[in-house]
Amino acid sequence: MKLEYQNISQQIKQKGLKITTQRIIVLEAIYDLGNHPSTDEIVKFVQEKHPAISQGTIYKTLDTFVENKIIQRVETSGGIFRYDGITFMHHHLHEDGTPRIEDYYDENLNNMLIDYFANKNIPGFKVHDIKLHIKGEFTK
Amino acid sequence: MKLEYQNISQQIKQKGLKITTQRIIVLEAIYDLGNHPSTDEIVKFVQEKHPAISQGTIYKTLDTFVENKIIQRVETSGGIFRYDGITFMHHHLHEDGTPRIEDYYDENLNNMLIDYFANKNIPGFKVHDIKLHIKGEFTK
DNA sequence: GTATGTGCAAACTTTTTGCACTTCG
DNA sequence: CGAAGTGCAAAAAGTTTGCACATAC
Repeated sequence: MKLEYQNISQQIKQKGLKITTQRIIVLEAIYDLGNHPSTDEIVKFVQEKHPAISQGTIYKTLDTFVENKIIQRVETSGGIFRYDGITFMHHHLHEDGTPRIEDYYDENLNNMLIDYFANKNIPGFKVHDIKLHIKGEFTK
Repeated sequence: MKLEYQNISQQIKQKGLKITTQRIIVLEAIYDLGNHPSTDEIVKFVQEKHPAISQGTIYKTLDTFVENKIIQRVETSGGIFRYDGITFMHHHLHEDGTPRIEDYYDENLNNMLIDYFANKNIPGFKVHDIKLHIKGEFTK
């Protein structure tokens, strides 16, 4: 699945944030890196081409993007931050004992879950989003 | 839902690990603390009653327990380790923007998911376990 | 012009490590 | 007794912060 992200500045502008070179480059990096990059991977990728962009700025930029829901933090058991530029409903395959995470898209599954929770009320909780963490091992 | 954990030593022994006072106390702490404690919470809880047990030992003990599947690390977006003593199939309610995580037990949901993935093959991936991360907000 | 964002470097938090000593089985 | 586990303290890894300067709008 290919991500459409024509207008990076648009995404930033829509949230009422100022459009800066640093923000464009960081957001682009996340889309380019794809596979749920860690902060460290993003910093290295950005600084390879733009060594003047400081690590502090990248950290702050990532926080800002998460707060404004331009990207999401990936939920891992690893104790470090990883990011995901895809904000529509999808799931994650997590390999046991390794940091590998792949996206899993499944419309039927989504519909099944949406149906199920449309009828099922969880007392004391209002559902915003559902993500499956499917754990196992990659065979290739 | 109440957890049955009569025999803590048994759990440790069954994995071929040596039974030490420290291990018993750490595992007991996780069960007592319940709600997906962080490493820090475990360290504080343990050291309140047993100040001689060092933080390094607690970290190593937690690693050992995770490796031996006596406990699991909780997948969070928080960048710190949190633990779960419940190893049978269950799901988590994650509150947006807070560290609150509650367990969610649902037999029908489990069966639905097991059925679905029994028939659905994910190419290149062998499923071991499935956990829903249900994100939203607590209304109480 | 002013609110917002950036760069730098130091501080802080959390986790890992190495090694001598101790304990379980 | 020997392999496995513990305590201590230092180091490493990852993240946050404060403040002077720069920039978007």
